[in-house]
Amino acid sequence: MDDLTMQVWAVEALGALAHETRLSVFRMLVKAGPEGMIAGAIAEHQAVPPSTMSHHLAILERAGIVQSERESRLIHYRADYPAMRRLLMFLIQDCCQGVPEMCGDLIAALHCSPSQSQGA
Amino acid sequence: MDDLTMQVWAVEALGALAHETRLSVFRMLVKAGPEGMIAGAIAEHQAVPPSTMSHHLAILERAGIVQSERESRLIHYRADYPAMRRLLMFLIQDCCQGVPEMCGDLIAALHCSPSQSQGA
DNA sequence: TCCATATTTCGAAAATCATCGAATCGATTG
DNA sequence: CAATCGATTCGATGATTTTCGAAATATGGA
Repeated sequence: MDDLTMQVWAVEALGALAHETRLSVFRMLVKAGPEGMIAGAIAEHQAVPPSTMSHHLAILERAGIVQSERESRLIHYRADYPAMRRLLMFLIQDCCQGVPEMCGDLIAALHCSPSQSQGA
Repeated sequence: MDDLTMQVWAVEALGALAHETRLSVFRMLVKAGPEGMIAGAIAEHQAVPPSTMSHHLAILERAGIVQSERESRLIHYRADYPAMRRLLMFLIQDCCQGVPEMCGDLIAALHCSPSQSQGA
């Protein structure tokens, strides 16, 4: 994946997180762990109408930082940890290109685990 | 700074970066180092009209991730490294709250340098 | 003072985003 | 099959963002 493609994705991912409700939802999903949460529960916790929340969840999913899976009538949403790490990697590498003495050890740290695929 | 205030700021910072031109500008400023770049040069490099770029730079500055300083007729813009680290900190701590085994060592890594103030 | 330069602010048009009720879809149950 | 439940899609409205030329501001020099 070349730099430009990566940046285009980063813009979309950042945009998905750049919203009060959506950032709250993402944080909640991270805390919820691999189990994730059911759409209705997410909407209720955030006190947002289901249709509005569905819209926000779609944005997060399109940006590739959350995933959904249907289980009978319920739909589970969960944070995509590897994607989040890719985003952090992009931002940090970016940062360190110019100022390696500032956060140089972060790059190694982000390679901490080999779970590039969904580590559920 | 409590969590809610931090999140409100994070939303603004993420929103500032969630734009093709602005993310490019920020990356360019990071690479440019503490010297930063002059407004006109930024606009020219990105092939964007000065007034449009001025608007984007204002958004980045309001979000607190770039700083400006006037030097006679020129205005220097530079990336605010500590602010960027704070944003990364927020995102990573967020992430690790739920999944410490994924990127637990990142928190220590981000504390790598004590330059909480402007390290120009 | 008058002019040139660097940049910002203003203002208006176009585009995108956010919200949420109503209608629809998918799955389960009687 | 009809009813119900959980969730999404549609559609319309209002709000915000993006864009950029024209005008304004600030600085330095002749």
